[in-house]
Amino acid sequence: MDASSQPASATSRSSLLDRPGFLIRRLHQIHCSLFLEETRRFNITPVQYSLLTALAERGELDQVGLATEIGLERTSVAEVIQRLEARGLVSRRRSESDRRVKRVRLERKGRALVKRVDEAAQRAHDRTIEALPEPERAALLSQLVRLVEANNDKGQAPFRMP
Amino acid sequence: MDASSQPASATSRSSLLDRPGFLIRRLHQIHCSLFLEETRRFNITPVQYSLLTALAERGELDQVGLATEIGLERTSVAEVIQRLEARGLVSRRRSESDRRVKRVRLERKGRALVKRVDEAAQRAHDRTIEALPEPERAALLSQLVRLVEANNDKGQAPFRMP
DNA sequence: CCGCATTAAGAGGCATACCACCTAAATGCG
DNA sequence: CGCATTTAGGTGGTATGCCTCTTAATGCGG
Repeated sequence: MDASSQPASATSRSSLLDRPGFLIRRLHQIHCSLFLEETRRFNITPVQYSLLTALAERGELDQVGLATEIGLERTSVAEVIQRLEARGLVSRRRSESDRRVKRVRLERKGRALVKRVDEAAQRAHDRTIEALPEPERAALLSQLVRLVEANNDKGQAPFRMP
Repeated sequence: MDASSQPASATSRSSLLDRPGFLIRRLHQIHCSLFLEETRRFNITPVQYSLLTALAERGELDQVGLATEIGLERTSVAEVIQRLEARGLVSRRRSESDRRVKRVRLERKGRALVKRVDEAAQRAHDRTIEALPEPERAALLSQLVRLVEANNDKGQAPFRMP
């Protein structure tokens, strides 16, 4: 109770740096910036890369499956796919067995792009946490995994844990 | 060096859960979801709340000052302010001393809203990290602060540390 | 076999968030 | 003092990211 000299009614924390949500938003921002810096020449975003690598690993998927895979809302995935399709990186076609679903497929051009981007993307991920000494990096990642898993049903697009 | 059994060329990580950027994006998503859930009745977003609390603590600020304060791009701040102004929560007026700047001021209605939102926002922040046992929460926060501080110049809008 | 709940996708809308480019105003330096 | 540079703000464009409503197809129960 005496941790803060504020009266009990003044619940607002004194500094934004004490708010987990604020720190997470800033770190997300920073990572995106590093990612775009590293991969600028490929003209790709973090989400687009996540989506392409998901397809590279899992093969053809429908849009709902993709959304589940990368933890993104269904309609957001659809928009990203449109852009990737326009660039010829992926293609969509109606499923034969269920004419509601569209199966998304990684095209050769997309597969080649993923290969070329991999190293730069890795650098971006590494740089995001490189300010921490080695032992703490693993601790941080496991804490993040724990928080994500615990609230997996919260975000609108529950992410299916492997 | 033997921390990973992957060959050096296979830079793509097997799971999205090994990528810091992916985990951060998901956690950001989760926090936003929790925040909106807790504050739904006030019709406010995390960024809007950050902006209002910054004004509540620091008094009148111009748009660039606000951007610096909450670590957001200048034009993004301008858009948020427009919406807050339309709701009568803040007001803008030209500075007398420097006719380029517009000073943003928290209106009574905005100040009242912040007070009413505080508790719910606090709950959202707490819930974001509540899956971690107590000692690890502080560790996580200090690691996040460290990463944000180390890359403060990276995000497009450098955040001035207090 | 028919109606109805479920499910995949799309369309439209709102709110971040960034960038590049533009204008106006202030500032600073020769 | 005059002009170049800097700085604040605005505009338009792109990309997430979510929601709601709609449409179409499936499938299940009566």
